[in-house]
Amino acid sequence: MTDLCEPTRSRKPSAPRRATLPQILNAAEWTFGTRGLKGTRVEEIAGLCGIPKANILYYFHSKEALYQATLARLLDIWLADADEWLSPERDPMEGMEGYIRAKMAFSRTRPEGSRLFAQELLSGGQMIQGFLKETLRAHVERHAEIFLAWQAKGLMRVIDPTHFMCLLWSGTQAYADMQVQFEALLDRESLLDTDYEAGIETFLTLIRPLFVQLG
Amino acid sequence: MTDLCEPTRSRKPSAPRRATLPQILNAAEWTFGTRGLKGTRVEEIAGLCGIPKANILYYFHSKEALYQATLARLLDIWLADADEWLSPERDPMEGMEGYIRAKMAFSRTRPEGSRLFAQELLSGGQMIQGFLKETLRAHVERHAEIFLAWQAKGLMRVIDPTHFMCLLWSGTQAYADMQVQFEALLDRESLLDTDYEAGIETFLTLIRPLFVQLG
DNA sequence: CATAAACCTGAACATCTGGTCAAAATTATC
DNA sequence: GATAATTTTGACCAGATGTTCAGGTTTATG
Repeated sequence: MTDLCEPTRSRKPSAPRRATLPQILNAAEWTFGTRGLKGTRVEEIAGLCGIPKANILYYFHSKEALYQATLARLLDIWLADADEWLSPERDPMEGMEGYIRAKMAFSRTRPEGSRLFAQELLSGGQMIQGFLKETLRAHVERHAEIFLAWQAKGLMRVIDPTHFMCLLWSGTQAYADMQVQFEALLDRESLLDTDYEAGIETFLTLIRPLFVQLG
Repeated sequence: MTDLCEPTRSRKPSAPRRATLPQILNAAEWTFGTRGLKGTRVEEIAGLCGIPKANILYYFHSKEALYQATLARLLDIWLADADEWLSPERDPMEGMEGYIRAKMAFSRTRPEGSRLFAQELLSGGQMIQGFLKETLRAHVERHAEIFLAWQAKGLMRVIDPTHFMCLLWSGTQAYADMQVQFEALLDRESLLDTDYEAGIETFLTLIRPLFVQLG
């Protein structure tokens, strides 16, 4: 997660490095996300950065290393939202809405990241086995416990917390991964803010009954 | 959709053709679904069929042509389930359950097909523009009208039919596309029948309140 | 069974692309 | 400002892989 990059770091990160590295990673996120690992040409990433291919291979020993670094940077950012909104103290329905909105915002503002992750899952997720089986698993289990606690207190109807969590995840993710499908179905050049809003509203309509006063 | 294949068909389909073609398409569905268009080597498909690479290029002029044919065959099968279960006559909740079960069964028994479609969407869906904007769009609109009719009759709570439809789609699709993620989260070597059943149950729990007697 | 169409396949080809390298240019540090 | 580390870059290489092709084999049809 830290430095998959070159120098032995006998100095602090130099100016050109600070400028070039993020640029490469951004371009890589876009390209890997829309073309996949195999479909991506290092030269295309280079082109997006306006630098020669060899320069990228200087910072990252291989295309695959760049892929992993791109993925790693993404996963780091990934989990914060959920922890902020889904906490035991917060009001359940308020937390759910916050989480869904945050996740949906991610799909809207950074769709390539979503797609990169999806690409990786589709092709078997070899590169993120560790993340899936440790970090993400712990993450989901933590939230599952929150749901179970809510259910025990009568604040939430009984529902399998893990599958429910996955349903939230996939439903929001879909607005990035299946963006073209939504555009076709809604007859849009590109999705509007109101479309994402309608998606959120649909979700909330479905979820609200889980949290109505039960007794 | 019909014949993207070779001969001028001055005879009826020959025996070797009837034997080889489906074999190729099956192998192609698996390979394209897990490796993507670029990631797939024609030779791997050939290997799965136990025939030489050149034989595949005899039936399909190019890798891309085979990709399109594979996709086309998939899309043909795709829409039948929905039409069977979501019809105006049928009891709403019964239809919903039937549809979800059918869609989930597809994700379980033919995950590579699901993944192939997802791959195509992720990379922009260039190959299936027509399908998305015409066939699928009409399909979804038809079902949206059924939902609206139910809502007008007071048989279903008000919810955006298109977004709701997409949510059903993506949630069931996820059990194929994000299979590795589910396996990691549920700590399974591979998903069990009970896992898919739990997924269905979670879905139904969420959907049922839409169809309770309203008045 | 003749014969034309369809099918099969090994070998060769052309291209694309990830990666290397050495030499030049730039930057950080004393 | 000297100098050592870092960065940049074009040219080149090697392997992978889609595609062609010619010649041989099998199959359908009369």
